[in-house]
Amino acid sequence: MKTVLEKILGFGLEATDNPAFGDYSANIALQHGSPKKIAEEIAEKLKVNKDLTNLVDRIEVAGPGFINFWLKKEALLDNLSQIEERKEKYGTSDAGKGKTVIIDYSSPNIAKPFGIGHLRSTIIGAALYNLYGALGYTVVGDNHLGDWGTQFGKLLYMIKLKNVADFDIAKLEDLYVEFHKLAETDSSLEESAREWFKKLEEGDSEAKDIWQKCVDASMEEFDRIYKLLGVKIDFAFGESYYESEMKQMMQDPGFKKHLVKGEDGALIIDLAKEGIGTPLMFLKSDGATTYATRDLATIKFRERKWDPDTIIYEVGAEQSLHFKQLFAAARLLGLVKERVKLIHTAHGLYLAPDGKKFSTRKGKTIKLEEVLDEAVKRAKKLGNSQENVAKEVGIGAIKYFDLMHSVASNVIFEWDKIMNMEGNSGPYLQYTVARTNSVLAKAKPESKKKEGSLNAEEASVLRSLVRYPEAIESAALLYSPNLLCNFLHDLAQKYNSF
RNA sequence: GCCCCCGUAGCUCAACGGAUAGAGUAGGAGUUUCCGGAACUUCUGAUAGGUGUUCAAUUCACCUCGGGGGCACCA
Repeated sequence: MKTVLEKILGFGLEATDNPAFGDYSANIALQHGSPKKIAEEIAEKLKVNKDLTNLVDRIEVAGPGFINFWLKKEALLDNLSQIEERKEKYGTSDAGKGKTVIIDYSSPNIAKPFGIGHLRSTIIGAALYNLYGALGYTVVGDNHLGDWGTQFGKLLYMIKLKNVADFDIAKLEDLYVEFHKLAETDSSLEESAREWFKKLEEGDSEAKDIWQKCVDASMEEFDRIYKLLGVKIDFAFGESYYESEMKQMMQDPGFKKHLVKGEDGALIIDLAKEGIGTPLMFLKSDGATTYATRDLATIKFRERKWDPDTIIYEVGAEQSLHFKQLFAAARLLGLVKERVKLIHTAHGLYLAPDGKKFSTRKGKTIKLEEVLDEAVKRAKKLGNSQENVAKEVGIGAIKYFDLMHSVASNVIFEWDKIMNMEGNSGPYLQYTVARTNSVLAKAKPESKKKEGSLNAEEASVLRSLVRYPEAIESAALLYSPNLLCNFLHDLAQKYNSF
């Protein structure tokens, strides 16, 4: 509706948040001297525009010079008919037709349990995936698994040290934690871990075998979690996938010339000219790759395979510097076309109730599966005796809690907050949907309202519905699913009031 | 020390540079025989401090204070 009006008007509108100011409002007159007068002139001209008066029944100048528009009752009812026709397609569009967006999300680390820390990336990433899909973009979801790196050196070292033959993910976590405990008193361990990772990169068959077992054990757990969360990700090219890509890169002379020898013989990419003081570590002094090497190779691969317009990294804010370096290096090396937008969403973290970061190294991670189980248990306690209903409600509460926060802000993890089933929550929305469906099931078709006037509550719901497509669009384009949550909560309130 | 993010009601969170800063929760007062009371109505209550830019600042810039994250061989 907004875009239709804007097209007729030839200038931009904004949705009002106060019904006293109509449905849409224009502020163009405010940018000029004597705005009130100009607004009046514009309004007078608009009042005789037939295209406009078909949709709008009131145009008023208010305040310092806003031009406010009230939609016609017919336009609201018309929109309602459209919703009935298009059903779940309502709100979708082809605005992004022909454009490709890659979303890099979830990306848990192999050999570490799926922690609370991966919830935001998984949930927000999946939401962005759906949002961009709704706008007609070609969307590629890629789970950039942390399945490569020195962490495996650490595990390999421990597995060999303790001669462990069988392991599941819990055992791997124990070994990881134990490694760091030992490393506190013996600094040579870090060195040993790096050696083991080097071996892995060089294709040592024993190292590779153990690595594969770690991957298999972890994937089993991850799949279980994704199933619980109702999240599917198109691809899972983990970091290990980019081995050959990295080797190719290293042989490219155009690429090589940007590499500089750093301290102790490491190869770095100097980004000082790009305004970033910390250089990007490309190869460690022992010649092993780093996270950054693999991410650069990943960009190259994605560019070639999908030719994207945007790559969204749904990764936490603690990696802001890394992505700043990565994006700058990718531009410097010409790995992507000029037009490609590289976005790091930099979501806030789940913090412990004391306001501090959860630390994986000290083994303080909260396992996501425990959180989900607890959520289902609490939902059951509230009277959802059926297992599947309890899952919908409990896990829905967690997902909604995550999505409703603005992406940038930190989230304090407190059971009482996360599992609040009342007010602005997932269950509240679910309840409203159930109630609506129940009403619809009982409503007789012939009682459908065609003529007559709308009361305030009816108009309020209809006005809100008009804005649904706008809510989807802004949530996607601003990488902020919470805007859609805001909208849905507002709509649910209006509906319940009605 | 340097860089980034955050600071809004008692608490948890919203608000493309726009008008009277919205919700939830907690607390007070209510909801007629009907539709799903996990609901609804109503009252109380907030932009950390300062200086700028602007017709207009919670929003932008700079400074101070407070919290979080990060700063080349972890990812």
